[in-house]
Amino acid sequence: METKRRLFPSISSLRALEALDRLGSASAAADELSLTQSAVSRQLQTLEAQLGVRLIQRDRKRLTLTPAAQDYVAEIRQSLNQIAQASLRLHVTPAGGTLHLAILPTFGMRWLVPRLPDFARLHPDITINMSTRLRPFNFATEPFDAAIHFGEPDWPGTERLLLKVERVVPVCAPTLLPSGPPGNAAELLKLPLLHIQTRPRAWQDWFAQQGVTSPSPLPGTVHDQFTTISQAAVHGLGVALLPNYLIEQDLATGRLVAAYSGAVETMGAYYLVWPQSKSDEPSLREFRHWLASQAQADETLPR
Amino acid sequence: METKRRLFPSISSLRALEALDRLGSASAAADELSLTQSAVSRQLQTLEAQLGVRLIQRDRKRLTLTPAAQDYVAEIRQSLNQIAQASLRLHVTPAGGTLHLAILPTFGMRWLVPRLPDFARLHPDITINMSTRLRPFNFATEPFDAAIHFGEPDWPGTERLLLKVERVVPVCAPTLLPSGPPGNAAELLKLPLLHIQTRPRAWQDWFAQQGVTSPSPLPGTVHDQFTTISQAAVHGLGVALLPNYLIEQDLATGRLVAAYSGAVETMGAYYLVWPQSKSDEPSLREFRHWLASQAQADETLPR
DNA sequence: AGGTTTCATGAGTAAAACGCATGGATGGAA
DNA sequence: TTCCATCCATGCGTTTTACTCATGAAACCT
Repeated sequence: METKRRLFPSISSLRALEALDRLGSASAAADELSLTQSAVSRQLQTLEAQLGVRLIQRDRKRLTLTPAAQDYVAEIRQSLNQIAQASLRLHVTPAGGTLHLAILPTFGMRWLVPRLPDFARLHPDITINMSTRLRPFNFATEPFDAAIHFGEPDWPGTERLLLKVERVVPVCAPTLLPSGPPGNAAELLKLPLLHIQTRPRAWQDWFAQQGVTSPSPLPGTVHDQFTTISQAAVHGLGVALLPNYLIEQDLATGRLVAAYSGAVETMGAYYLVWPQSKSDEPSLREFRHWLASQAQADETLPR
Repeated sequence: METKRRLFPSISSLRALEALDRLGSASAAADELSLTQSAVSRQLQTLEAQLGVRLIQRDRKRLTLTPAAQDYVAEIRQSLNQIAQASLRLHVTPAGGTLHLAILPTFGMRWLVPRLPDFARLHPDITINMSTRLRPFNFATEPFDAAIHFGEPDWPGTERLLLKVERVVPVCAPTLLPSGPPGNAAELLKLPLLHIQTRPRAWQDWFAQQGVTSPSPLPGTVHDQFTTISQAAVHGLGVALLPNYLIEQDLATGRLVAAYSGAVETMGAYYLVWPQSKSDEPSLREFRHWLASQAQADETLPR
């Protein structure tokens, strides 16, 4: 049992090591932990003595972790975070602590999820649970507090917040247009087109907006995911009509080029939608404010 | 900062709660931790006071965890194991090795994980990494040394070790059967039944085995998790057909009672499965021997 | 009824956590 | 080179925490 206790250092000593790893000095760690430098120094020594391993390299005025200690503290950090989160969750009140959010897979993964750590940092007491929903649903029968959705659905009893306008761009691999984009949109009808199942009329609407009469049905292949389509385009299998936020990188690297030099067309927008009955719930209000700031940051930064 | 410290209970108190959850009594927990019952009792109270939440239900001579505490201790157990493993690894010699194990979530958490500290104690040089896999996979393409699986899959090139036979028991809250279990299984048809999505025919198969003709579809509610169902049963929402290893504690504490006094039916078994090509690896061999002893201990101790 | 087991709690002791003060070493600016 | 600021280790003292022993009440079983 004495060996067993050796495996469980105190929370205080583990937190001291974790903070030292992040902040680089015992004094800074002490500040963060609201302790004195002396207490931190002692905890580090206590930890070394208990584990029987040298964890700290003492170099002049500096303390650094040994390589073994760096590996160790990476594990410990996870454990400490898990303990803190579990302890926090004990206090969750059903009214305010958890938001159940319905999301669209592509926009959710590409736009929302990369931004969520920022929300978690600002609001550590609010948990966001996400489930995929591809169509509008009845908020009265589905257990969701809000939804991210495309377009302006006729969704009674709800309010909404514009998140991002979607602009679609016809793009293809450079090899498919060796002479550059055609001056006439109708030229694209001579190339294979890539269609997405969920928006069967997207290309026809686009041609109509360019003043081009298109045959029906349009030639080309159909796929069920934007990611499939963008990869097919990159590999020269056709021209794709894709939302700008999905292709920024490929355009920047030249793997894709604009297939038409006319104006980029707006095809719709993404909204946060929520039932009016939940408008005043504190966590939903916080989430909306945060999302509004994210949406605003998107519009003001140069793209 | 005072609130911050509230998120980090002491290791001692967390270990006391974890042991109580597994062993069912403060005295047994004290034995395992080489402490007195008095110390365990105090740590549990200290933990409740620090977190500001009731964690223990004190019923006559018995201590049981509240539902919230059960969720909590599941997280804490992972953290404690991670800390112990990380601490062990500081002393590890490369010769010991690491085992990558694919597990089923419920059986892994309820049967295996609580036993792993024993393995860690006996083999401090062997690390067990666990990942969840719900279906058989190809050992040649997935980075696993072994897997725990349910049933007897036709899994070519592998050997296996029987770990535990799964017996299901119809159980419910005592209030649902004030006169005790019925003599005739068909009487259960008058009560609401709790079904699990993944085994839609479980109840029908069970009634057939009792020689009872059951209507189709059977009445009751459907849930997607065993834990949801066992809690619904505890709260008197119906009769559940649950694997014995999931309900031992609830049966021992009287929160659930057997809803039928006939023979317990076997519904399948859990196995350790591993590729023949890895049969002679020392760490896997040690793990198998240890698992075999655990499985044997399960079969010989009265339950 | 008697014996055993279980948990909570009073009281006391030992160990751990922490702060204050101090000293030595280091680093930077004048 | 001197002076000042910063950093860490350590002596010492205080407070807090962890733990044991003993006890009593309740329960459980024979």
